[in-house]
Amino acid sequence: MNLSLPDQNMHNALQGCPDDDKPELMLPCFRRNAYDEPLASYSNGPIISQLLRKSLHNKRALDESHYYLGPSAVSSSAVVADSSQEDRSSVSSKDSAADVGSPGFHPSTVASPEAERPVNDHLQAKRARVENIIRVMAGSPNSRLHGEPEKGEMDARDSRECREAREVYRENKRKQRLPQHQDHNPSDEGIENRRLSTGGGSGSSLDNTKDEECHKLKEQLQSMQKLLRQLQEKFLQVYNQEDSHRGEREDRGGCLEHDNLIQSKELSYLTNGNAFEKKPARGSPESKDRTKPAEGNLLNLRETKNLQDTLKGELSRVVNECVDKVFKNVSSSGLDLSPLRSMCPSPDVQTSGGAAEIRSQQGGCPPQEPPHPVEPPSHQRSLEGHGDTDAQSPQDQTEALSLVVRKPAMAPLCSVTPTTVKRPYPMHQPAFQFNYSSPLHDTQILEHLLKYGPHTNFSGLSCLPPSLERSSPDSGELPWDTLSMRSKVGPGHLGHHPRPSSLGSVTVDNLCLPHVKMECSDLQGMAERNPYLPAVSVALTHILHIQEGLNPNHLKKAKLMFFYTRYPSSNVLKTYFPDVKFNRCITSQLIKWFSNFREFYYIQMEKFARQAIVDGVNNVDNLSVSRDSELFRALNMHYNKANDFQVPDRFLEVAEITLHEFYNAISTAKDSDPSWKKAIYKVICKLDSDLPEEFKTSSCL
DNA sequence: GTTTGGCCTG
DNA sequence: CAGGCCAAAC
Repeated sequence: MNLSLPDQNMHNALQGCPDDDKPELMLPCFRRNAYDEPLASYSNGPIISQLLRKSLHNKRALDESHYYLGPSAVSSSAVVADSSQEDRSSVSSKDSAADVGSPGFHPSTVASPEAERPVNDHLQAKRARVENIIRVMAGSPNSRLHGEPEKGEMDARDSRECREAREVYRENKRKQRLPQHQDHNPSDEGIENRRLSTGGGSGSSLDNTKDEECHKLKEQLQSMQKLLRQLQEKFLQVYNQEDSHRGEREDRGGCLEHDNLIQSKELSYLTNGNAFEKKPARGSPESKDRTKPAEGNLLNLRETKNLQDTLKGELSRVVNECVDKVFKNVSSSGLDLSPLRSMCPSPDVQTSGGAAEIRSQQGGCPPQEPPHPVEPPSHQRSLEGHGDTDAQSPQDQTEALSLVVRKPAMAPLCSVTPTTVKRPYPMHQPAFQFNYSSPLHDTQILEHLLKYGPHTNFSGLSCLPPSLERSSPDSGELPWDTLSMRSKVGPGHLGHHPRPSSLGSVTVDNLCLPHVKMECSDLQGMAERNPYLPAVSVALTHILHIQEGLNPNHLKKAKLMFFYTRYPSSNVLKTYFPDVKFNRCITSQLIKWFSNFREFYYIQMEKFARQAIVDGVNNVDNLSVSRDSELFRALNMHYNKANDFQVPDRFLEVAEITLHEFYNAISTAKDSDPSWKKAIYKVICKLDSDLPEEFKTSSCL
């Protein structure tokens, strides 16, 4: 059963994820339907688990609420998506857009196709959505936030509500006559059962801290609610003001519809409102009463945007703060984070909030995906929306691809560096500066993930030019999925690595880009320690622009590093290439690079030593290496072609020593020994010097 | 068994 | 620069 139907995006995040065949790489919630999620572990997990789980639960409930909205309250495209994709377990989301006008589209499942929808319906829909926002924001007496049930009670309640919601959902689905072919997936359930059995709590030893934590969390949540209420009031205020302006910009409503839907979801999720509150079905007296078709209720576009931005910013800030605090508490108290696995937010959260995040992160600084020199047929299939499950699955491509990833010409490495490495986030987002000089800690990353990660709204972090923001003026001219995709992949990235619009409506699924591999040492280690983290690391890969492949910039950097170290250990390499997602292959490649560097280096040394002997140099002291030396020029040309790097004097010394070693060996006929170089290597490998710190923080010196 | 370095080849 | 191969070191 696919209960995330209102969210076509996330569904396809699952279906279209290239890592589909690697479930362990995905957030657990990506793989399972919401209601099959194990709930038993709830009672035993730490407070943070309960808190976030509640969010998940409420969000999940919110998803349900969309069914109650009826077509009038959900954007038509979303409805189309609901009805169209439900029938296909692995069909591209592009179909959702195409279905609107396609012969195969079933009009009975929706009120009417977008193109034929009367203007009045349009206005009704918009009004209903705004109503929905307010309604959800208003919360409900049943909201969990209003009372913290006992833990034991919570289990039963969760299960009960879960079942009830499922029943209501099914009933409602029948009412809407929506096709329902995926409401139960035994295999998924099997996965769930297994997860259930392993997702048990670990907080028995933490009971003493729970009450305290619980109290703190309650306070934080209450303050959050308070802030949200204030926001709600603001919203209502503006809404009432703008109600008189309604109907003016109906022709621009397409984008707003989506935005409102997204916003509605975000707000609803954040407010933990009465997600299960039944919305009047389209055509019901209540909804008719509320919708005045003739006048419509579109908000002024600009002010809507302002309001939208304000709300999003405020909400993001509040939630971020709260989560940050919570996480700090959890981190400082040493609580086990593993139960996070059982509370990963609903996919919708990632779709709504994550959309902006990924767009923001990737917009101005496109990540570097390794190009696929040979586009396999499976990729074509993926373009059809079946997901990149074959050739792009991480472990399938470890060695087949070109190991040096060329970046798109429009994103020269050096110009990208400030945003990709030195400044993973735009200037106006200083909150998280990735400190490459120090080892990453799980909590550090998790905290960031929770703070700015895929579940929060990154709208404020965008490095996109304003014209590409979600609320860009031209957004209304584009289908939502197109806009979403374009923003998501960035202005230049789209051309470089075109993605079908079928996947464009997907947001977080792009976290499952083919180059994401779980062999990464650090992140994988984290993932092993924390079952929740595989997906986190996937997200992190993108957020931090960690790339799996090595690009020419890395090569350049490695060459410059060679001036300092001829025999770097793999650990050193990992330390000094923090933006590289290391796996065995990458490590080997880097080591191979240095091996090649050495090869060239020693070849030059031998060559010049022999030349010196031929030239009649009879004393090694007459052999020196200076910056004017031909030997140095040759080396510099090889390792520092652009000559934009000041080669350290130490390298000249080492080069001279090496030259002397070769000269001595050759002049003493040691070169007759097949392994005569080994002695020289032994000497040279001890002459490595420490790398400057700058190498840690920049991939483009 | 894996990692690493070196050599050879393309 | 990468791949293959081999050997030494861990």
